[in-house]
Amino acid sequence: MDKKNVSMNDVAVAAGVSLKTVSRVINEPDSVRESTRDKVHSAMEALGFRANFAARSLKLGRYGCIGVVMFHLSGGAVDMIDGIADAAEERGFALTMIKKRAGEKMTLAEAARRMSQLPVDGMIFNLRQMVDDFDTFEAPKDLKTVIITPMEHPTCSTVSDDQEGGARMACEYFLNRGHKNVYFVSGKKESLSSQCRMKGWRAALEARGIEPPEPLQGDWNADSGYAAGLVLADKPDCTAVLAANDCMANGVMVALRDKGLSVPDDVSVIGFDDELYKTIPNSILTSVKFRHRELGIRALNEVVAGLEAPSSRSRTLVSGVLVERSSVKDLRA
Amino acid sequence: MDKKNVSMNDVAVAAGVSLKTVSRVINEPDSVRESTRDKVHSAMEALGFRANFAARSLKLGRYGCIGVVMFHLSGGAVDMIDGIADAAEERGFALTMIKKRAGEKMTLAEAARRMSQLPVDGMIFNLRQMVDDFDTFEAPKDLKTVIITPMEHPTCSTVSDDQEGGARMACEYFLNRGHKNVYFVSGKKESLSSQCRMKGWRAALEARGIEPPEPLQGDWNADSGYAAGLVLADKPDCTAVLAANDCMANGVMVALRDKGLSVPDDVSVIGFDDELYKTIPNSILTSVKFRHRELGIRALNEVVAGLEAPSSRSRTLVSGVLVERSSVKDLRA
DNA sequence: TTGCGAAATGACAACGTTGTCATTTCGTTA
DNA sequence: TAACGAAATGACAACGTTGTCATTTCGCAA
Repeated sequence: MDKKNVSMNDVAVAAGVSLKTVSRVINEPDSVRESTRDKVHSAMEALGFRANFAARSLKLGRYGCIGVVMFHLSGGAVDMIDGIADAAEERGFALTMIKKRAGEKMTLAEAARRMSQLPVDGMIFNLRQMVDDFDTFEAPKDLKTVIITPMEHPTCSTVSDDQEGGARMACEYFLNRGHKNVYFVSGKKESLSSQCRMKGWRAALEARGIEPPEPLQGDWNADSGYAAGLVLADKPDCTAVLAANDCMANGVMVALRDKGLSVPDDVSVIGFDDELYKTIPNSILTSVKFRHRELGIRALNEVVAGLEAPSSRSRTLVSGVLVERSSVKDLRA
Repeated sequence: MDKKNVSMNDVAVAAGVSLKTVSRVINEPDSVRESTRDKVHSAMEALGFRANFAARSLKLGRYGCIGVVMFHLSGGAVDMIDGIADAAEERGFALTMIKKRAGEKMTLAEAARRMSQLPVDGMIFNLRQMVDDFDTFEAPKDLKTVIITPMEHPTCSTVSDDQEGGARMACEYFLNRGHKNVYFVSGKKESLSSQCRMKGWRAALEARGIEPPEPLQGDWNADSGYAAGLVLADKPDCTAVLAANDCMANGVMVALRDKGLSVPDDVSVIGFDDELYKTIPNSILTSVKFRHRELGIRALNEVVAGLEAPSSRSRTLVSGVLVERSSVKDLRA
């Protein structure tokens, strides 16, 4: 029946003006007489006109979209996406998203190749695990690329939580309160977050001349923390435990109590992510919280700032915050 | 220095063939002689050619992108996005995403207006709370629109978890095991999930001629569940509690135990979302789990299926699953 | 009323692809 | 070798915008 798509030309004819005038009504309304503008608006309304994105971007040479590649989509990612999306809105960009498929092994080059076929002016890679071509990857020269990852990249801008710093902060918090050593419960081996948190823990201890004990391997879930806690309960020198997330920290605490020990009187515990209070009433767990939302905002801003100079390179670290509750005992007191 | 963008024409000249041949190499390689194809490929490589999305979609009249509007971006959304994204990949679509900004009040009409300026062939609205224009909204006639929401919509296709059914299932699970009544702890008032779960709970009780007791108001977090638990501990007729999520269910359980009651011996509890095991070691909580990932997949498939007939309308319910642990006592035994 | 500069409007090309249809080249058969 | 049909390739228009530059209209002063 109707023509499939209403074009500016159709509107122009209906309003009795030229094509260009319709264009002006949309892009620089002040340059059009009010009476003309009204005619055009009525015509647009009547015909149900919607500007054609493809034609517009073809002419303008840009899309107003930022690509986001999720190599890994997990719980913490929500706040980050939220930050990215909000910052994008604010700056007038939309997001174009693709995801690594389950099982598939995606390289940075592959991600860049796919993204560059899509409507994007720049892109953000959210990388939570190592990929094969990390060091050799070169971003397209005309497409600003920001990688969210704790590792430094030779050519691309990167943005990351300061996970290492957060872990150091937690350790120093223990040490400054008279603890002589800190045990560590890690997350999944392949997780970069877990690796960085472990690195920070090691560094903090070594900086004080303390030999780090063997870390206990966990898998992020409470049961693995519980298992670790059972082991730790038998170590007489264990007064402080840093767990790579809150769930495992809770597992540790429950195990310690099941073994007749008190938190924090016998053993102090710190976790990461500050989310235990959502699930445990009256939670006492002190925790290092990262500002994922802020991270997303920074990443997006970095892309937008680099649109004109895609080859620029920067490194942004977003610091963590220690949310203090009562799971750490001050031994000096 | 270089021309900003390398076009198919540049490639054609470099390869000594016509523009159209380059086009064919990309879109129907089999129709091009191998020797020619190689020349073209080399030229593309040498010049760093990347097809222009805008021009291509302008000509084709479609984008290969599905729009996703997140009215609310919360924890459970991750799995859903994951499902949407995976299904999109599989069918050769990318996602274009926008988000309601914090504080902003977005209507369906507003969301549709913004989406229709973007490169999308169809769209998905993820709606977790009521919006003002829900009943009056009409989707653009040429843009298939699917709304993820438990409410029926007069003109758009909808997809939803069967939250009401899940709640009914949990109640019947109690009742079939000899419980004479079920108390309910709700989530935030404005949440549609909470409303539906409450509705299912009511319906299940009324179907058996049981007068539903006054529901207890929670806010999704454990502390509100704890408060509810303290109240429930004093009700002698309370043997079964359905909490609108696992966190509150845990709060309830802790409160009951603090009051000297045992779960499940004195009081049985069921939650929603089956995520407590991540945070609590040896979790015993029976829980209704929704398949968010499946939900996302269905939503995307529904959009794609409707691309040719945007005005078609369907309603999809994805059933929940009761994950059985040991927090419910069989009173008949 | 006329003339003038500024404001408003219009004609046309261009962005980089793909579809249509015409033309050239190829491999086969007579 | 000529003739033929099929395969390969090419010329050109078109998609719906915006930029450039030309033209028309307007408001105001002389």
